[in-house]
Amino acid sequence: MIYVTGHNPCMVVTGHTSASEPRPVSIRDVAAAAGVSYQTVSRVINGHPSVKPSTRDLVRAAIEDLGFRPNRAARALAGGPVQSVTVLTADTTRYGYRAGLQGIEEAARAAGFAVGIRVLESAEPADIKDAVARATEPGAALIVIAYEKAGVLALSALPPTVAAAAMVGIPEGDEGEGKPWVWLDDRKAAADATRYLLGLGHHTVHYAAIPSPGRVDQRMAGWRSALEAAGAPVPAAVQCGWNPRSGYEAGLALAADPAVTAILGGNDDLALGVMRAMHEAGRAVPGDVSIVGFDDMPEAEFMNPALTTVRQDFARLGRACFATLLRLLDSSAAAPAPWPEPELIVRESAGPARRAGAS
Amino acid sequence: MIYVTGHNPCMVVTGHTSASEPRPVSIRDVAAAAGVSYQTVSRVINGHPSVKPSTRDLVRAAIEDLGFRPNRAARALAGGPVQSVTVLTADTTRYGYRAGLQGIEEAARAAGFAVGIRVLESAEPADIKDAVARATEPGAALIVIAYEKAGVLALSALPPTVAAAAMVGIPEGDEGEGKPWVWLDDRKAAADATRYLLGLGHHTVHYAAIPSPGRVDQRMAGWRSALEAAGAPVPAAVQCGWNPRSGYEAGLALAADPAVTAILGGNDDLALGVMRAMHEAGRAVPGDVSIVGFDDMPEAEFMNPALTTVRQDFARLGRACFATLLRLLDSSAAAPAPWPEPELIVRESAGPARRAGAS
DNA sequence: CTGAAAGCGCTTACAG
DNA sequence: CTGAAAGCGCTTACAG
Repeated sequence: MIYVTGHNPCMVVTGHTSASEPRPVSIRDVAAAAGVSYQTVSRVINGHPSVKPSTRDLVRAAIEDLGFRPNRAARALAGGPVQSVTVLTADTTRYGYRAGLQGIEEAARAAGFAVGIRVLESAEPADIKDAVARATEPGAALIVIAYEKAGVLALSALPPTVAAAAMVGIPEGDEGEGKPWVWLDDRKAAADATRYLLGLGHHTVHYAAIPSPGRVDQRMAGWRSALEAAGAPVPAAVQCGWNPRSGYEAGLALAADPAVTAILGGNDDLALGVMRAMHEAGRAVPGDVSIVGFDDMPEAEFMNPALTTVRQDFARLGRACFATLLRLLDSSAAAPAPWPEPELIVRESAGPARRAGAS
Repeated sequence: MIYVTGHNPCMVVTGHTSASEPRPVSIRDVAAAAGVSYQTVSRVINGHPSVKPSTRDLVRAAIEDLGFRPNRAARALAGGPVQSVTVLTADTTRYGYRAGLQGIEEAARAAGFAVGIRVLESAEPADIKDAVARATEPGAALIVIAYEKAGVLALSALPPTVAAAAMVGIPEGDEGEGKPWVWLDDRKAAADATRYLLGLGHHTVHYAAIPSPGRVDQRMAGWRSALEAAGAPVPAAVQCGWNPRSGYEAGLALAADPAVTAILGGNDDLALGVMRAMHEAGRAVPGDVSIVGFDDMPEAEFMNPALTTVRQDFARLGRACFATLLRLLDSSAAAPAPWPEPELIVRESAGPARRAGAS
């Protein structure tokens, strides 16, 4: 049963078909209207070179006239260009993921691609295998967001025949060399943030970590290397989840230690939770403890105190990722723009260390 | 050119096909393996009743064995069940939208549906028409998120032949009667929040409004009706956008008026911006002015002060929306669970009105 | 209950 | 440069 929407002020009408026609206009209708064979119509649709300009124009006019749109299913089945990406991701709502998805969608839409989504429900091999199988439609391309275990596994489980690009963490060594992967320099970002905090006079910096089973957390790596380079002690990182609550819990633990004066959050939500915990524990931010976040989500600037953080432009990265995919499918496509660089955004949540006698 | 991913620890191997086979297994392969005609395979795939149980089992075993998955394109072309929804929406990142999308995706995945996304780039008739045309694939169903002008226009521009459900604002009168639409009771939610503030002793409540061109803002309607019912003055609503910055700007204006002691934000981001503005203007929250948000995004609980807000469960609504769609396609499908009710979550950002001589 | 036929709307060689 | 042919993998009547 098909539902018919009620009153229809903006009803789409092509204006030329005889209103009662139930099926959409096909390549044959266009051919008839233009007075050519339907194969010729196919040629002009696909930009085949050997078509006389005059007949090409004729066909285009008919296409325009009839409001013809090629049937994607038929096209896919016949092995034509499909122009569709499906993004394989473990999440669609967390900041980095949703912003990346937004960028991918924008770029895909601009290129005339349809976009599909498939979320990875777990990192179990069977689930990964199933998700990959379902996402892999014959002519369609894939983008995988490989920011945690499930995504990483999905990326490596891809059949070798599918065109696929990926948003990944910084590859180790030259692993990313020549691969259609894009990434943000999380290591530099974390190091910048850590150095900034150290420069404020803090003895060391603590780190509230985002999850990273099965891969190395480059944010953690950057934090550690900056600490080591400065000869500062390297405290144990506090493992958290992705959301403010886990930051809050980590913050409660950190607040109990009077030696803690500076904390780097693995993302802005974690930083928010940590700030909240400090507040409840009666530790002033940034008076007693300085906090820096990661990503610069739209809320960061309006938190109280306003969150100092390091901006990572996931939307732009998503666009670059799609451009990379397009390049794979069509080597004449424009090269992806340079990937975004991290940028430290100084606001209120971090300040000079107290000149203390202790520690 | 197709890119081949490097080392492949988790390579998906069905284990039965002769490794070098380039094309996926088809209905014919299954038929050959099971010793039946391919039409019979089609019948068991589609759960056709007239198949001898023993041959059904034979075919199923072969399907399992070969790791067969029907080609969606072929299926669509032949007019079979497509099992795909594409969601038409003006946004994928704002809280209500992304949470709704998440719910839709979860339910769709559970039902074996593929999900597509198409974002509406503007409310221009030409763009709406184009987006609807591109989103309307022959056998595929649609869900439109009609929370602002573009979505509302898209919903009314749908061709009558497509199966479509929608997440909408509260319909006027009986317009929503019998339609495959789901909605949250924004009016009640806003009235509850307003009444709560009034109950705290505030003389009246101001409202920072989300955009609503071309439709009535039910949050505003609920706010106004609660004010009127209580005999409180109804101040002009302050028009905002969707993000914290616009709430901040509205907040700056509101902060300049000493008579303002209570504000309802059209969403949590707006409330966050308003709180920030109050803070900068030296007006304590909730000491000088009380603020209540809308939606209860995950960050709300950890803001400073923690945001009192009215929770709207968009993810659950998204699931209900998909269930509604499924019902449309298959009347034997389970009825959608009851829609979520708004729930006032009292935290710290609203408090008793100051016992003042003025006003 | 199960085969053989026809066709979904397209594309890609193959002839002219 | 442009037709006519064959086929993509499936489904739905039509015969048996």
